[in-house]
Amino acid sequence: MKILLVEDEPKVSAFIRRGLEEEGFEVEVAYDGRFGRQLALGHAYDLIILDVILPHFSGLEVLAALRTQDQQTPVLLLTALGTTQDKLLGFGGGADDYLVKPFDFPELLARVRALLRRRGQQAKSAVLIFEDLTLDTAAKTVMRAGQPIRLTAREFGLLELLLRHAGRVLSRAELAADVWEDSFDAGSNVVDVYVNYLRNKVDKGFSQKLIHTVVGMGYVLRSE
Amino acid sequence: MKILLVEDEPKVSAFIRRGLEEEGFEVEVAYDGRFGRQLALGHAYDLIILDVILPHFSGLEVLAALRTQDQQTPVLLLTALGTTQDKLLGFGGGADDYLVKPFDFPELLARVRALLRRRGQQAKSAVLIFEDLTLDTAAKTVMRAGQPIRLTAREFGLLELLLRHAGRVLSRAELAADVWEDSFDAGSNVVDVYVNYLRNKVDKGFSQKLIHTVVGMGYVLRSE
DNA sequence: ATTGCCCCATGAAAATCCTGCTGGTGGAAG
DNA sequence: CTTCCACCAGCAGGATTTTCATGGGGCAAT
Repeated sequence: MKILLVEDEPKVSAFIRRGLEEEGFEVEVAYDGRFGRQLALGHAYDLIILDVILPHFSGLEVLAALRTQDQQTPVLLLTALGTTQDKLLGFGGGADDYLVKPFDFPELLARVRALLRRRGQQAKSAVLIFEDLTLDTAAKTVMRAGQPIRLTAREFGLLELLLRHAGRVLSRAELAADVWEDSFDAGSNVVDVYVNYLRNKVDKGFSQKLIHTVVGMGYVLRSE
Repeated sequence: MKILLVEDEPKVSAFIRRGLEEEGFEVEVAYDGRFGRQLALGHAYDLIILDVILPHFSGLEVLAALRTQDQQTPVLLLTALGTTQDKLLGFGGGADDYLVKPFDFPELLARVRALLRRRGQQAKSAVLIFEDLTLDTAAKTVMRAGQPIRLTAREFGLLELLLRHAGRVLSRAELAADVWEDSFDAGSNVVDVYVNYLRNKVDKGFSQKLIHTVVGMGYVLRSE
């Protein structure tokens, strides 16, 4: 993990740098806005820590430069105590987090970790969409025609599988194998029961049914 | 300032585009929901103007896709005269403003400006807001309906995470990973216990509960 | 020494899950 | 055209799993 630190006070920057390096991060330091901006734009950092008050360019200007280049690197701003809210308000660019000086190092570390983690998480959020039905696998939310639908864990698992294979007929055995993992009794009608639960929540009240039975074969998610 | 306009009627979109460009905004136009969604998710716009009625996906679905990805870009919805309020109200994720067609251009411009201004403010302050609950990440203060709430460090961390992902179901593992960092025992019920503490401090005494459990999945911060 | 926070463990409570059953439907066979 | 039969929808209540809520011990800061 590579972190860029832009901070002009040697004491502060040394303090932060040492702390972060002890935690296993790779840290580069810039001592003014101009150099900071150059590094920020020229390299791919995982996180940038910016002091607001700097020689040449302020941290806010560095941030602006970054964002106008469509760089989404997370930015943690260090604002001196007493920096007027106004100054920050006037600014469009958007940092990801703020920390007011003076601060404890553990506090900084926690935020750095949070930002790095958050960035990692966002990438894996996957939204499955079929017609007017949407399912977010990460957020565990389901919507039909913009209306939120509340599902239990089993129902969610079943719908997710149907969505992943929309248009394809899935046999009870296939559904059971995936949603019920191993604990599945072949003589059971659980699948039927849960398909019904789903129909009540997903299809009921809509003229356009999405869940269909294919007699003797299984179930499909399709329009028609 | 970059604005995305999703509107299928060529006359209307040309009209809005020209007007906004004369005011110095940079405007991109998508003519259907699918392309609109693609652009919205792929680029960092300062504002998105969405027509509700569109080919492929409705504006509401584009909005839903955006919000489930945790994108907080302000959204202005254009609704045709006669669209029932219900349809809009049922919407959890929330547009930031609505405008009923037909509308005057100065009206649109005023709202666009207001949204951009508001966002500037929100982004700067390290204050997370959901309904009548506010949390200041810098000052470490929490308020519900104007009343201050005292939280311990753990409780605060947990609530902050829930707020940052409001509307999204977070599993115990996700919560633990962020709040308890590494020292987390999978067989423990710490998360449950702390959610309980939070409920006592945040939800107790309010008819509108904000912390909800989704059995088998985790916890969410949401209204309803 | 006291206070407040953190976390474990437990039984109670709630929600979900699943079984077993009834009735219905549609297609095939007669 | 009628009868039969395999298959499916739908329900209800008990079994099972999951979550809530609470007491208390350990620990660190004051």
